[in-house]
Amino acid sequence: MSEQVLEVKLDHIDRKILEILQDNAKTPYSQIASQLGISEATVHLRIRKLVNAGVIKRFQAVVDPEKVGKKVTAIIAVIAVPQKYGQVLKQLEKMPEVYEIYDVTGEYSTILKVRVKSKEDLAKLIDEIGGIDGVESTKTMYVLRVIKEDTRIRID
Amino acid sequence: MSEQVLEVKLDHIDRKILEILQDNAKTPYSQIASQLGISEATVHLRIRKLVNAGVIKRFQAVVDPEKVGKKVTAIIAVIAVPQKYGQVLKQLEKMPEVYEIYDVTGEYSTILKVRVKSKEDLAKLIDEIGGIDGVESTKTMYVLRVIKEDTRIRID
DNA sequence: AGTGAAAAAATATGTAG
DNA sequence: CTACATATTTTTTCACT
Repeated sequence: MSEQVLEVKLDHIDRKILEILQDNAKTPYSQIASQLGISEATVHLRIRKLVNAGVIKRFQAVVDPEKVGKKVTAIIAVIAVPQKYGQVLKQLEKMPEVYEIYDVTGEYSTILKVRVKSKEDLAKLIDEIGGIDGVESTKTMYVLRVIKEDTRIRID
Repeated sequence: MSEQVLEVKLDHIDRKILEILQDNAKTPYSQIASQLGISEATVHLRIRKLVNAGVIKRFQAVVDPEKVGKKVTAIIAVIAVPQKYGQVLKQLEKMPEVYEIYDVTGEYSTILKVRVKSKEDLAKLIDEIGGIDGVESTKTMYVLRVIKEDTRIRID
């Protein structure tokens, strides 16, 4: 039932392909091929293998949150009652405004990243989270500036 | 010099296209067209407009960090000396292991998301960050489990 | 595995309504 | 914005090494 992380052997070619496709998923195979000194067919085969192995989870258009009205980002640290932690996570997972949920060590139970339209919506969301049965306290860190936010995994 | 967030007017069609392309950037225009009841040429024009307006920042292969050896994720809360905060951010921004940097309200100056190969590399990274001139303290929250991590922005 | 060439599909362009 | 036709490019397959 749980996600198995199979060890995937990646050679230099695979790694380079991953770098290129993370920067631009629409790079023509012909260009990748000539850049790496292999044939287009091999590029095609390698990419299919990477997708099938789950190394590439999907191809995605990366959207600017601000441009679509998500003006507010916040990090919320949550402390939950240990006995109800599982159900708290289940509730949080269902909330569309909650994009990331990490179970972490330290004084907090979990760290969330949330995105909403406005400060008013953030206030409502914080109330909602605080109201979940099993949530003991929340600490909100409002994001004033995004200094860096890169979803591309470094391959090395 | 600063990033201008131009207000972009998006209608129902644009929003639907964004949803589809965030799920699968390789969806054929023909499929998008028939699904939305518009022509392929229009799909093409709309997507080009969205890219030019910066709503779509890029097309990216989404890679599973674990599958490429990034087994460890951590959230690090940093407190910096106010007078040196700018230069601290500049140093952090240069570090390849630091994927996200948020300037936040509250007791911490900034919140980081970092990814490394191993616990040993995390320890080294924490030392490195703690050693930056202007960093007063760091608090590391080791990620035990990723409950949710979605980079797709909800369009509504 | 990898290749080159052919076939199929998708994207991009242009004209006109 | 759409429809349609066409050109161009890209992806995919296949027989062979």
